[in-house]
Amino acid sequence: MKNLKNAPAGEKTALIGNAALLVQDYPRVPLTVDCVIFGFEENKLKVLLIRSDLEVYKGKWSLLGDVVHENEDLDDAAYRVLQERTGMTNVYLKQVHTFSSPHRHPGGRVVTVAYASLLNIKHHELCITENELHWHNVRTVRDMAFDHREIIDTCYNWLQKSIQEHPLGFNLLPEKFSLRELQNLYEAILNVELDRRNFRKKFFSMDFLIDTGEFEEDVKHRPGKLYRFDFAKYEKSKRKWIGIDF
Amino acid sequence: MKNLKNAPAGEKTALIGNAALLVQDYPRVPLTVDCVIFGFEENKLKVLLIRSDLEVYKGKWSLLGDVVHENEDLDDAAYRVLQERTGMTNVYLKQVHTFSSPHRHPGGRVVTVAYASLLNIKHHELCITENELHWHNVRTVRDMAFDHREIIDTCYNWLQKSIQEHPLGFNLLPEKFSLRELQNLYEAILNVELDRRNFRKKFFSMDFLIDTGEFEEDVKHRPGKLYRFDFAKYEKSKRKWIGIDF
DNA sequence: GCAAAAGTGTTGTCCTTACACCCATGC
DNA sequence: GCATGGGTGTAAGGACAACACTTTTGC
Repeated sequence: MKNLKNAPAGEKTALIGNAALLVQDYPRVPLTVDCVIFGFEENKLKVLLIRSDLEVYKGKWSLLGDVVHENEDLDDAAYRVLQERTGMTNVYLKQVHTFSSPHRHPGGRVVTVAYASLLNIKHHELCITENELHWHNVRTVRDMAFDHREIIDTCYNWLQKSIQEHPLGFNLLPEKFSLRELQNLYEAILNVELDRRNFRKKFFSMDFLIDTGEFEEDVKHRPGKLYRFDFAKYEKSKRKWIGIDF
Repeated sequence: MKNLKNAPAGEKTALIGNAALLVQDYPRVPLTVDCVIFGFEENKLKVLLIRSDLEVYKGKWSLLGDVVHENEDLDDAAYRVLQERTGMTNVYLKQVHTFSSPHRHPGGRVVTVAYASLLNIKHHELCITENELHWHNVRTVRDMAFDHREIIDTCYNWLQKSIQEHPLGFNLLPEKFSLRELQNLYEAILNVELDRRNFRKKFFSMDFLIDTGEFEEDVKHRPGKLYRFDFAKYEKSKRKWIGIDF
């Protein structure tokens, strides 16, 4: 990066000795991370939001985010936000997109890096005292601060795509789950209805589900078997996809 | 974003009136964009690089990048770099990933947003006087400055995936191309060999290729037909993919 | 015994793969 | 006329979509 201003055309060997001096003159921008934390409950895909603490966004909902500290890696910053807000570590987290519209923040230029995170709602005790931290329906939540609706949409699109290519869904479910729960998850995220028999066939043929021998409890119908996902086996068997399709 | 420090637990309605004051106190980081400019020539996928102008990276190759200006959108910054470097506008450009390792730049913390760009080498006259601007073989180029090898790898992975799902390849070819050229492109990017007959069948069945009625010239064998890609038809017929596969 | 969801198999269609021969051109 | 790559068709196998009935449990 950074050759243009300091190396006019034709000047071939004007090497810059002191990189620190160079960087010192770079323009600087405030940088934040925002976490789009997805959860799944009552057969709905949810996203974790708080009330904005800005007067201009009074009453609006906001993603969980924070400034990036000095010399802090973005991934670390996102994990920190998650940890501070949910107390959870070992959570699935992925950088999705960086948003930089100059007027996206009312306080002036702020660039934000959006992370998507998937967690199992049941593992997470909300401390509701803080800024009305709540789960919201992903597709219907409105009244969002900043460009956070756009950020959620981008991350939701990312999720829809990724869940079809990678076994991400299991991060949203309890460790042991029934096939019905799994199918409900896919239907909620993809916003489609799937054939139960074909769905089962598909997952069984992948051969990554471990039969726990246990069954659902407290259901008022025939209980379904509970499975775990065999992450280890999946990791070993990853294959590279070749298939042109558009 | 940004609620943590200013809204201790339990304090519910401490709304911040002056957003600008808030942002003023945010830590700031130098922000750059780096463009991974892919081209295709001699049946090889190429990437456009210059010599680094930093003493510590003397002789190493570097991506084309620049600092992001005040109040400049990242996409705009990337287009600006492309325009300044190649003189080309209307080029395919896509944000891929943001790199933030604290020590990725020898001059101190610099966060960079990587963009992938695809362009037709034939449309582009290199001004070789500037920092030895050159096309390099994507898979074999070494001796890269900064973390630029990692950035290229990330963008190359992105390209391999995207070209199978979207008609990006045509941005790397002349407007009129033969099916052989198209297949060579796919083989070069995906690093596989494809069956010629099945490849043709696949593309013809998509029905996005327009027969120009013209033929290759200056080839020393039977000339192939030249086609154009029907972008308009493709845009109209975009379909949403549902298919779980991992 | 009834409601509600679990569990299971088959068939047709389409897509993908593998594969071999003739054709047009330059030299 | 020969070398080079262009152009085409078919058959087999695998994946996906559509579809109905029996089983188990709670009440």
